[in-house]
Amino acid sequence: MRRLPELPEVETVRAGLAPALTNAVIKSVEIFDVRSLKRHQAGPADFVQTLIGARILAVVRRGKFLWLPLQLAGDTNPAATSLALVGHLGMSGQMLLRLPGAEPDKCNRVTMVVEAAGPAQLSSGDAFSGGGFAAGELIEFRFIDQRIFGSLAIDRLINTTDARPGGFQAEFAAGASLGLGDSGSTDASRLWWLNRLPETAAHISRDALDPDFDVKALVKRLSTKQTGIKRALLDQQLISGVGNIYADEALWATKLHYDQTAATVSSAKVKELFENVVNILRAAVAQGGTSFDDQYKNVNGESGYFSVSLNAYGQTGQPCKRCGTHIKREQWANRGSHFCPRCQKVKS
DNA sequence: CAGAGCTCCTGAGCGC
DNA sequence: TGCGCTCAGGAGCTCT
Repeated sequence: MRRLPELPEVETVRAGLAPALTNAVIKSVEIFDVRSLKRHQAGPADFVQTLIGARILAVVRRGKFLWLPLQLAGDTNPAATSLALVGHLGMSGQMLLRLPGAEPDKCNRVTMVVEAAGPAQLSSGDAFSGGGFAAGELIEFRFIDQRIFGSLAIDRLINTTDARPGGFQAEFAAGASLGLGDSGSTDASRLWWLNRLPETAAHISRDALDPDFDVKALVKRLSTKQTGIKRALLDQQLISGVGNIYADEALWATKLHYDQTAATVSSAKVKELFENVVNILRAAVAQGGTSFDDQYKNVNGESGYFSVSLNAYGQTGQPCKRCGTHIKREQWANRGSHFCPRCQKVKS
């Protein structure tokens, strides 16, 4: 089954891109469909012009948003410029790495050719190997998107309100605690982007796997929400990274009906729901990491996921793994909701 | 302001 | 074989 990109899929993409793209320099950009740049306000020409010659400093993620902090061509103070290439996969987006001359991909909307930094240009503090690419080797980064719900855009990075990392970047996830936050050090100035995030993603909550996620705040906010618990779970401003698939899975695991009013769910139950979200996302991320071999040169966001078993989503008519009742699918908010009619009932 | 609903989009899959 | 219909939903926007 083809998986829609939720947090684990986006994390798989991030982990695959990071070794190859970190410190790589953008050599050329080709736009095949301008609709994929709809979030870039300044237009396609500006998009291309800004990116040419820029160095990609990292590959960072919060929820389903990915961004690449940039050092523009000739810019000696990227901390002041503070721009990033922001990507969202929407419903059907993919980010693939190809060698130049590779077969064309269907629905290829944007291609960037980058020059790999290779291991030699990375400082000793970096965990990257260069992604298997030699310094100077050219790589094609392809943005594929059938339904064009996803997008690429250049956006300003702004400071996080809590001075904590703006998103997840494996190698620097514990950067601050490693002393990299020291303001005079070379590393600190290199990591100017660490505690920033794109303006267009600043309104979304930290994601469920973020160590700085505030569970107490979630419990408090849900306690007054008059909307269904699933709608709340999909609200990226309350908790980010969860989409329709993992929402159904987490609700099944917690025995909650999708339309149960959020405010009527007890604090204990909300905490249980959050723990289930975390466990399900972690398991999916782990599965995505199993096919690591292919990821350097074939980042496709689908690797490994076929092996993750689902208990609710897409299981219409199948027996519930707890009680044997047939899983039901109901039309809900322009989507489908899968649940066990016996285990998951609305409680008043 | 909060919450519900609408809209963007197109290939795959299916029925006739 | 070929045509036309239906389905999938993330997130931002627009209503009420």
